[in-house]
Amino acid sequence: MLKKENVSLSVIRRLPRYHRFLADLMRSGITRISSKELSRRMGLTASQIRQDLNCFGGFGQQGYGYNVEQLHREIGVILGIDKQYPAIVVGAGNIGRAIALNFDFSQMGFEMIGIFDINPSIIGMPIRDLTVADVAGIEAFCQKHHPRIAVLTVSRSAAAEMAEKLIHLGVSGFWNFSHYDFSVKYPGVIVENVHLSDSLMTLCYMVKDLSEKGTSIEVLKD
Amino acid sequence: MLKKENVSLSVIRRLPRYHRFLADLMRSGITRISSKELSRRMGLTASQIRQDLNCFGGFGQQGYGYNVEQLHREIGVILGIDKQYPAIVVGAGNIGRAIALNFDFSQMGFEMIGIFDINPSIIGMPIRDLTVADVAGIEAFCQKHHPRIAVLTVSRSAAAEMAEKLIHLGVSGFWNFSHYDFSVKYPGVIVENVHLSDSLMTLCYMVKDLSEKGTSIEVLKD
DNA sequence: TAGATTGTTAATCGATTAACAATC
DNA sequence: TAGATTGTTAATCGATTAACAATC
Repeated sequence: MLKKENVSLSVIRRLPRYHRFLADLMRSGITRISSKELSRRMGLTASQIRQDLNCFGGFGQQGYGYNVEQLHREIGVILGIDKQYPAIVVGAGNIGRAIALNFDFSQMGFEMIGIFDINPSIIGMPIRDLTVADVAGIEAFCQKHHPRIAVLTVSRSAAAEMAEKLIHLGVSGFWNFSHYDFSVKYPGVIVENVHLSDSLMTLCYMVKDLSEKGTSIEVLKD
Repeated sequence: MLKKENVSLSVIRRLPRYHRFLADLMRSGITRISSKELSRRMGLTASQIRQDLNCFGGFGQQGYGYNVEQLHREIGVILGIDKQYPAIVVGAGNIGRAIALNFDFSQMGFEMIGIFDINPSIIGMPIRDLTVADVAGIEAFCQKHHPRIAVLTVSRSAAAEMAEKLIHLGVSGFWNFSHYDFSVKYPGVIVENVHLSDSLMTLCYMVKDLSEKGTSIEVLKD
C-alpha cells in the first residue's frame, strides 16, 4: 500500500487531523468530499491534501472526489490505529489518571494493560478495568506482558531512570509527559513528547504578540 | 528589542524548549554555553540556534558564547512568561482538574482567576486556591474580570457554543483541549490546540512503521 | 595577540503551492 | 460527451544548514 518509502513527519502529523475531520463529515451524513471542499473546512490548500494522501496511494476518483467513509478507514489503517499494541501508564498522579480515564486507547491503536505508581496511597486505586500497581513490580510485569509503549507521567527526577529501565525491558515507544527530554539521549527509541508547558508558553507569546502589535481585537472579533 | 518583524511559528515553538534546557543548565551550575555545545545537548545544529536567537537580538558574545542565566531570562521575556494575563479554566472534568492542579500558570505568563463547570457534583469543589464555579455565571464573571485566555476542556459538543460565547466576552486566546477545531472558524482568535489523541495516533504510526520496517529494536537499544 | 565563537550572508534542502494532463 | 476533480510534475516559497568575516 505504501507508495513513498519515507513520508515526512509533517505529513504524518496531519493525518490524525484528516481522520478527525472525516469522522465529523461522517457524523454529518456527508458521504463524498472533494479536496477543495475539505481544504476549505480545514484551512489548508487542496493541493496539500492531495499531495499528503498520495504519499500513501490514490484514494480518490477523478471527477468525483473522495469517499468519506473509505478515506476515514484508510487513514486509520495508515496510522495503525486498528492495531492493539500493549501499553502501560507509568505514574498515576493527576495527569496519568486523567489520561487513563479520558482516553479510549483502543481507538488509537493501543490496549492499556497496566498502570503503575510509587505512591502507596495511589497503589490499589481502580482506574477503569485496571488497578494501580506498585511500580516495584514493573520489571516482572514487562518481562511477562511485553508492553510496546509506555505513557510516562512521572516526575522529571524519576523519568531518566524509569525511561532507561523500560527501554532495557523492551519498551520501544514513549508517550512522554514528563519534563525530561530523552529523545536525544536514546536515538532509535520512539518518543512522542507532550510538553504541555511548552504549548502554554507558545500561547503566551501569541497573546503578548497580539497585544504589542496593537491589532484591534474588536476588529478581529467580528 | 525585536529585530525581525514577523518571527515564524517554527522558531517560536522552539523557544520554550531552549528555555527548558537553559533551566537545566542553571540547575547543573553551568553559567556559560556555546551554540555548539547547546546544539549537541538538544539535538539541533549550532547554526539553527544562532539563527533562532538572532531573530530577537544578539544575546551572545564572540569567543565566549552565551550567558546561561541571562539567555534564560531573555527568552522568558520574549515569550512573555513574566506577564500575568488573567486566565480561566472552562470544564473541570478529569483533564481540566489535572491541568489546574499540575500547572503553575504563573510561571507561564498567566494567572488562574476562575474555574467553571456545568456539573452540580463538581461545582463547589476546591482546586488550589479556587473553587469550581457554576458555568452559568461565566458571563457575569468575564464582564467583571476580563480574562484574556480560556483553557477549554469541555466536551466536543459544548465547545462550539462556549468558544463563541467567550470570544464575544472578550477572550482572545484559547488553550483548547476539546476535540472541536475552531481555529478555522474564527481567524484572528488565537487558538493553541492540544489534540492529545492526534499525538497518540502519531505515536501509533511511528511504532507501526518501526515494526514494518523490521528494524531490529535490539540493535537500536544499545 | 591568538583562539574561539558569534552574527549574518549565501547555499541548500525540503515542504508547500500551482498548474495541468489524465480520467472518471 | 462535458464537467469535475484527481494524481502528479514543475515552480515557488520558506526553513535549515554551511560558510565566514567580525569581534570578543
